Amino acid sequence: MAPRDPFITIGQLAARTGVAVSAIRFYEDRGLLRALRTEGNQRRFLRSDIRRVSFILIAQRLGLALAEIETQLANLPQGRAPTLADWQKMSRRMRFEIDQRIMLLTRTRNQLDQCIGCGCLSLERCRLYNKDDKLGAKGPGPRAVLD
Amino acid sequence: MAPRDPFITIGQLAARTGVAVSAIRFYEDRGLLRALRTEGNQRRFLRSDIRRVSFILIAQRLGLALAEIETQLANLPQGRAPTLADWQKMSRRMRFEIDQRIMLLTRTRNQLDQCIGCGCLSLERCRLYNKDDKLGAKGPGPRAVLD
DNA sequence: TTGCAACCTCAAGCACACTTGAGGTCAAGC
DNA sequence: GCTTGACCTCAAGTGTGCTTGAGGTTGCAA
Repeated sequence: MAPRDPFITIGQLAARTGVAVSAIRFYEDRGLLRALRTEGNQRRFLRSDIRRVSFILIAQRLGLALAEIETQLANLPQGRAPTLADWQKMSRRMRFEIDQRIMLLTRTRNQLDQCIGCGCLSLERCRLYNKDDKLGAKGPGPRAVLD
Repeated sequence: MAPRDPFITIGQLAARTGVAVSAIRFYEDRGLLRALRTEGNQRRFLRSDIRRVSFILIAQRLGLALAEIETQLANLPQGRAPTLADWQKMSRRMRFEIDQRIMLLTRTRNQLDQCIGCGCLSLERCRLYNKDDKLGAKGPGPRAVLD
C-alpha cells in the first residue's frame, strides 16, 4: 500500500483508534461507519474515519448511546472527509452536551449538600430522591446516565 | 397493617421509591437489599430500606454499576435502620464521587476547547482521543461512564 | 507457489440490569 | 368462606454493546 493511499484497512483503523476490529465491523453494521470494498470484498475506510471513531469513543465517554451518536454523526458528510468546519461544529455541540452534564452534576451536588445536614435521601421533601424529579427511565437495558 | 408497623411490603417499597417490584426482588437477589419473611413467606422490608433504594437510584444516576453500589452500601448496617451519621457518611462519599466526575468533565471540556481550534479529535497530539489516556474499557457489556 | 496473517460472513455467546410469564399461594374485605 | 389483588418462585426473554468461534477467502512476501 503506497504511503499516500487515502484508504486504510480495518486493521489499521483498529490500531489507530484502539478499538477492536470486531467493534468496527459492529459500528459499520449499526450505520455509524461506512466502508468501501476492494474487489476481494475487504473493507477500505477513509483516513477521516479515524476521527469518526474517535468521536464515537468520546461521545461514549459522555454516556451517549450508539443510537444518539449515530444521530450526531449524521451531521457529518458521508463518504467524503469532513472539513475542519464540520468538525468544529461537532465540537461545539459536544461542548454544549458537556456543559449540560456539568450543570446537572452540580445541581445534584448542591441537593446532596442540603441532604447532608438532615441525612435524608428518602424523605418526601428531599428533591434528590424524588421520583417525579428523576430522569425518566428508558425501559429495560442499561440506563442512560445523567442525561 | 397498623400505621406504626415498622415493616413494609414489597409493593409499598416499590410505590415509595418508584422502582418496579421485580427490580426490588432483583436487588435482593443481588444482595443490595435484605428482607425478612412473614410466616406466609412474603417479604417485609424496613422503612429505612426506602432510603437504601433511593441511594441505589442516585448512585445509578452517577453511573455506578450495581456491584459498586453494593460495595458502597456495605458501609451501612444490615438489618437495622442506619443512623443519621451513617447516612451523612454516605452522603459525603457521594459528594466526593460527584466532585470527581465534575472535574473529569471539566478536563474533557478544556481539552475539547483546545480541539475546537484545530478541529482535530483524531491527531496524535490530541489528548482527547489518545487511547492511552482513555479510561480503560472494562470488558464486554455496558461501559462505565466517566469514572 | 506457497505460506500465513489479515481479512470475510454469520451465528451464537456474554455481562448488565432488569422484565415477563407461567403456575401457584396469601391475606384482607365483603 | 370466597373472591381478588398482592404476593411467591423459577425460567426465560430483552436491549445494549460488543466478543468469540467456525469455516472460508485474500493478498503480500519469501
